[in-house]
Amino acid sequence: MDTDERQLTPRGEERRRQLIEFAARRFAENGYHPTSVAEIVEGLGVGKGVFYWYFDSKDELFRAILSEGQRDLRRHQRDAIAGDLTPLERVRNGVRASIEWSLEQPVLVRLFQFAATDERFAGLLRQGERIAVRDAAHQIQEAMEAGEIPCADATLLAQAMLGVHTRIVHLMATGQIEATDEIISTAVDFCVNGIRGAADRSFI
Amino acid sequence: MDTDERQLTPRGEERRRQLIEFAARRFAENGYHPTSVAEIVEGLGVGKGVFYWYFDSKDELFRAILSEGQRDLRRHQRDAIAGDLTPLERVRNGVRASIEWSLEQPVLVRLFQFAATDERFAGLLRQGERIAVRDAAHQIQEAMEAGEIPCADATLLAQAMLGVHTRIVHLMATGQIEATDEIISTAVDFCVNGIRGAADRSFI
DNA sequence: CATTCACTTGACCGATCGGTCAACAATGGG
DNA sequence: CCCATTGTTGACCGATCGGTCAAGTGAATG
Repeated sequence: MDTDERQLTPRGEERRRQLIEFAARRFAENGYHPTSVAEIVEGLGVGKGVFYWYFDSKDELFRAILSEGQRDLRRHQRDAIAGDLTPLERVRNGVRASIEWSLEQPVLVRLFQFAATDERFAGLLRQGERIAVRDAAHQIQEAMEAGEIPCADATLLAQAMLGVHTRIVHLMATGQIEATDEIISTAVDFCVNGIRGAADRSFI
Repeated sequence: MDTDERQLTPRGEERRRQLIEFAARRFAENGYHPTSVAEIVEGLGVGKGVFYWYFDSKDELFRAILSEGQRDLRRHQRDAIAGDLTPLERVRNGVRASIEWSLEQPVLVRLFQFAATDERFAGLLRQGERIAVRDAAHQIQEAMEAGEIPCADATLLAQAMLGVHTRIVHLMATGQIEATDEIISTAVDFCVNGIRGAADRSFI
């Protein structure tokens, strides 16, 4: 029987959460491959069978962690650009919210970064990225149509912003730069200026 | 005896190169941890002892790959900003050269990305990054002093540019966007506009 | 030809890996 | 109280891991 079709009681749901949270932390600290299933179940003080009651494999557990993390990030991004804002304000808020969420979720950020380097998980990661990028590109496109910024390849600019976001968050999470509001603002400004000053390369 | 103090004959040098190149390719394709030493030596058709004649451990081999890769990238960056150029031209050329080198070295790019996620190698990777960032920041600083761009945190802007570079290269290497000259130009423009339009947040 | 040292072989080692399973405990509805 | 279902145990499995080493081979030097 597939573990993801199993009917879980509240007790079961809690155990599943424990496994996901403990494993995510160990994966982030030690790496995915070097962290064994034995280590995870010992850390929770349970038998090995518990693990395979809730997950078909170690890979599937990691995919579950990824999916839930992406869903949470996505929710925060959505909330950040809600309300009555100009397109450019939406872009600014979206970038800032993503950075702030990432600073609160260093474990997931680290796992996202690893997932990008492993073929087993890269596809799943890309799915989530594509949605976020498409949305950001949509806001940029609207800013262009509103005349706030010159026309250019909106998707590419969104990807560039994601690059800035990823780098800044990585530096803050590893303690290489401080996570002050001023530095976040400078990073956000870099992004906004990057798209605002973009030369017209579109064919519109 | 430490393997890195060993005196190698030309034959030995060649074998070392074979090991580094084959292993780098396998690490990039399959991942570092999932690729075994046995797989590497079998791929080269040699006995296992050969591996441990040239390297103390699998980890040390990976570190050697990283070091040599970073040295090569560094050389290209240096060449790109040589000559009689304005600071802003230097920045532009440096970013472009880094992107182009990365497109020619997809294997190393992939390994750099993985190294950033593993504590065993993150330190070594950071060393090389710091040098590159320091140099880029130096060019940006000069552009500020020459009045080409407003004053701001030069190091942070250099890091933001590195973020754009990393993301764009990753997308091109994974086939998510085309590696056309026009797209590279848009990315470089994003970087230049990002630092050019930056608000004055310095204390100077 | 003899010596030397760089290089190579591959069987072997203990440890650990992801995953299985038969037996057993807890829970809750009837 | 019974019983079905959910949840748990931990010994066990074959495979594979990184790493070792005594025994060799190759080629250059004298």
